[in-house]
Amino acid sequence: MGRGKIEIKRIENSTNRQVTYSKRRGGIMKKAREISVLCDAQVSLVIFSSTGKMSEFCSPSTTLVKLLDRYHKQAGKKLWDAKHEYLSNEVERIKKENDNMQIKLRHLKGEDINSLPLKELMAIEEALEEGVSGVRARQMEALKMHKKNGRNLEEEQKRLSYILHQQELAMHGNLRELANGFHEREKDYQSHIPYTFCAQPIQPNLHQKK
Amino acid sequence: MGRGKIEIKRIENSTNRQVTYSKRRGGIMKKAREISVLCDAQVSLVIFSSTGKMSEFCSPSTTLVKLLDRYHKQAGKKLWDAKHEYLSNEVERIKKENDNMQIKLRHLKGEDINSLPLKELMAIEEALEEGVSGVRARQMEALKMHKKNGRNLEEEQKRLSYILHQQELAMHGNLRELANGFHEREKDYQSHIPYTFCAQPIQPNLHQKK
DNA sequence: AGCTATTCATAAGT
DNA sequence: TACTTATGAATAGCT
Repeated sequence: MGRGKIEIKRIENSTNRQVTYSKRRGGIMKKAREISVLCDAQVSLVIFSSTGKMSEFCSPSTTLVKLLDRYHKQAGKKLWDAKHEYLSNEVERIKKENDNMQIKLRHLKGEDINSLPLKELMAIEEALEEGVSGVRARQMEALKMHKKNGRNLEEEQKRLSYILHQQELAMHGNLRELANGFHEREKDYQSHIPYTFCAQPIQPNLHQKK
Repeated sequence: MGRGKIEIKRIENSTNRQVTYSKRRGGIMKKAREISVLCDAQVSLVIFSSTGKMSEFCSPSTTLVKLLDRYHKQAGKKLWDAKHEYLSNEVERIKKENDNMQIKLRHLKGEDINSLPLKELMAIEEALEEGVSGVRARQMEALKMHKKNGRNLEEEQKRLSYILHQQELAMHGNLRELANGFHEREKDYQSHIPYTFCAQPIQPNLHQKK
């Protein structure tokens, strides 16, 4: 149904897949609703898209829990227990993974290594050496960056204090002129002030925000 | 789609309802399979007919349990009892622990450290240093032990070759004595052989096994 | 269950 | 993303 027949296999183009998913999800949801109404059936439909978004339909006469309870009884498959077992196994599995990592961490910290064969000790040493060199390299980089920032800051401060100084000079100049009664050409004073008089925002594009 | 449009409401004629159910059930199951394949989606579809017969579809890539687990997380609805919740939380907790360790391990290996502040880098470096010194100390110990064992082995070999030598001498003595017809005090020969003649097992307590 | 006229769903195009 | 349309699919009513 559509401008051409399509093979039922994964749609590789992700845009097309997404579009088709949207359409068909709508379609199947409608079908689910229709069969539940027409035939007085209890329907549960849960879909996860490949992007992880969930959609569900459940007959209005029931709930997913009730329906699954019924499933539980009827299918003989013990969802609860299976779920339970699955989780238990999962806990077990992850705990083991955890322990292994714990051990590795200890080894890297030089703990619990008394019973290790020389070969493994050497492997650990090598890993540590690599780690040290990596971390040192990064430290140097960070230090360099820090120094550079420090220099920038210093320069900025120098610049600011220069501006301040100039402003003070200008201010005194103004005052003197004011005291001397030179009021009439007030406007032009600004234009005589060198460019650096005009305080620049430290972050020049701050005012552009919004 | 059919010989006429139908209103979406319960089909009162039970035969018709049954027939429509059969047809539509097939249709929706097919749709479920198709969307799961075409769009790489995970689908669970459970239907109970009005007569109580159950049908289900579940994407081949998953199981109802897994899918419901995901539903549980995503929908926030509690489908399970306290035990399950406890186990789920446990899994979650341990996974987090796992991740943290994973990160620590990476850091110790000098990976993923670009965004770390200098302070942490230094802490990691210190840990690595300690690890290296611990591992090296252990290596020295192992090496010493190994050398000592080597020395022991050397001594054992010397001892064994000495015994062999003595035995050969004794043998030759025996032969000579045999050739000379000294058979009558056979038993006493053993007692004349020095202690070291009696070959000792290299592992002295091997014979105690079982 | 099988058939077919019809309606529906939707793939591709816009 | 939403709308349009030609086309294949689903299916209601009949046998």
